[in-house]
Amino acid sequence: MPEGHTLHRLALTLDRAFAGTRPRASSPQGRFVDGAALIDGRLLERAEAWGKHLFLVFEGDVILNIHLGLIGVLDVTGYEGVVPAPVGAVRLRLVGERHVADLRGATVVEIVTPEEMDATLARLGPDPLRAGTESNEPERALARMARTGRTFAETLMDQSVIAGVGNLYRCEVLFRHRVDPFRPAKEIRPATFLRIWDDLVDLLAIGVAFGQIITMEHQLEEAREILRGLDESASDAYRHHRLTLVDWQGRDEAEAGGRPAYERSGPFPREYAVYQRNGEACYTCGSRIRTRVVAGRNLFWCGRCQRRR
DNA sequence: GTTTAATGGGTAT
DNA sequence: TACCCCTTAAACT
Repeated sequence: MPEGHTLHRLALTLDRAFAGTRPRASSPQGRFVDGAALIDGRLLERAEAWGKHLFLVFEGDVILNIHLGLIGVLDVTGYEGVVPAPVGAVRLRLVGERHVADLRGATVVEIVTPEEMDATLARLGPDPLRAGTESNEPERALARMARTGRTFAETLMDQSVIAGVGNLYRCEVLFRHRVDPFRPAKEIRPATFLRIWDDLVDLLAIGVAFGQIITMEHQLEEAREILRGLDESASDAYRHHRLTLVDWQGRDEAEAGGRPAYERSGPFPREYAVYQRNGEACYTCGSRIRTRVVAGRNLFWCGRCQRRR
């Protein structure tokens, strides 16, 4: 399920599975029949992610735009021999020589023009997974934050301020930096925000590599250790477009014998500092984790560790 | 068997 | 702020 790391991992996975080929497209569920017909057998040039938006660019300026929304899933799996039958409400299926991609539950599945794609991108704030590239600098987010009366927790969910961060990364990164979620965004010190940005660049990249959100320090240390073992230059290799993909057993996907790169869950058990821990004791100070709906989603935070200073 | 919640986001009120 | 869309699985009765 989808925050920015999911879409970037999918873009890389789809690129490896289908770019340069002409996958067959269909809509087993029947709700994307016309769109599927437009891309069926068409050459896929590349797959790209920006924030939580995914684009499959086919030849002839035909672009498939996918947004998974809250519950959408895009499964990419490998097969040999017979193509497996679709299970459930598969709105779009792509079939290649050795891979099948099944899309379910997405809020946006549509064919767009390059101009429409550009218009979508123009509405997005900087994406930490594209840090260091054109107009993806944190200063742009800071400028937006300085002009709003909203709380920091609200702006972290606003894709036009910062692209790719969702509710889980929001809760956890606020805790990691001991920031009061209800502090007005304009009062956050730039140095504090830049530290948070750098942390998000690291956290999201690790999320891409493992296909899961990892925010607990002991798990992060293990994750970084695995990445170092896979690639001596991992410290910058897992940034930008040279991200290492690790399968569910912690193996480098490329070295795992062509096994499917994308798995629904990674090798680490789900464990978070505050997310969905309402009423439980904070691991740091012991006080009870609290929750409240902020920007339409359940925010979780420690009222003591994240008290305004 | 039915209800609810889930890592989103758009539109109406 | 409310309600809508998308789908599935876990948590209820």
